[in-house]
Amino acid sequence: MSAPDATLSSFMGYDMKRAFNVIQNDLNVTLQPFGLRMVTFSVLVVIRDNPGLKQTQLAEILSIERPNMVLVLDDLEQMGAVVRGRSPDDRRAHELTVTLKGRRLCDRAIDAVRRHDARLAAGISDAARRSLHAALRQIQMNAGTQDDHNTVSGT
Amino acid sequence: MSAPDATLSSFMGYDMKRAFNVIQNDLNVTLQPFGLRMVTFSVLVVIRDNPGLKQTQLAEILSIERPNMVLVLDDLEQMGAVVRGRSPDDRRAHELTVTLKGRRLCDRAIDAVRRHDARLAAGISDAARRSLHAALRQIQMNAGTQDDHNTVSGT
DNA sequence: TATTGTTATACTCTATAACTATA
DNA sequence: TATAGTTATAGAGTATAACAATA
Repeated sequence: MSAPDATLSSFMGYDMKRAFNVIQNDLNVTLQPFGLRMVTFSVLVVIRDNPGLKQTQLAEILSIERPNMVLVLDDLEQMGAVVRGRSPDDRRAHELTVTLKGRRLCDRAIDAVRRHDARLAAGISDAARRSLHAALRQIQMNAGTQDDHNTVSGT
Repeated sequence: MSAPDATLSSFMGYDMKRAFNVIQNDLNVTLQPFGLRMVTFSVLVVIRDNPGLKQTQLAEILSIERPNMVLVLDDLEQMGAVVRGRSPDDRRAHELTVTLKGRRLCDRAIDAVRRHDARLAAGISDAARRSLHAALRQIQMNAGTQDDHNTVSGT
């Protein structure tokens, strides 16, 4: 007697989607008290770690489209966590930095996410956790290996 | 010198999201020639493996809301892969089955997805693959362990 | 009264084209 | 002309309320 989704369970994408949905829902609950979502959290952390970053660079790092990044930054700027400063070299560009408030928020949110990660990874050995991390990285590296007609273009 | 997203990379959710995006985009390209998306593929497979299933049961199995399942089934029925039959016991319910055409489509799509999986899992040992599978399952089981104030409410 | 499938709807995420101001 | 940030918009995916037919 097998589960009704036994065939699907043999595919990486299926279990990955289900696991990610779990993580995402759970993480959003964790971040809600901070007024953050997964995206705003990620953006906040990257700006804190790379002060002076331009919006285009930030979008590139996180694989977010520029127009969508604008809204995320509006959000973070409105809550006083991030500042869009003018660049001295290029008056088109913004140099992004976190405020003191933003830094504190970032620190507290990171602590919460660490605890969240530990809870969801309960029962997984350290070795298995490293293996998971390595596997997820490898999958990202294997992307774009598709034969041909994939490179979009051929609508 | 560390990557600009080094801090984020230490969180499961981040690498999981990036890996899943890769799989999803790639998989949709793989399924496009069959006229299938990830959802329609999953639904097709589960119906084939569980003939006579009702829509509500199917929705439950795949964690899809009933109203959304209706549209997925419209799609599969329109392409002649699935039939909504009348149930003899309950005239409200539909008994779902795949047509011959649907079965052939399912077989070919599964082969394609198997090859797709193998390509994305290239460079990951069998042991690591089993470990990945187990870890993803464990994460799903650990969900809903959140303390309290999470149940929304406390705006 | 409860349940099955359905409709309508809304909200989030994501993706693209086109504008503006600078370069 | 090209680029940075922006605006508007369109398309998925997902979630909820309410209805008709049936139980």
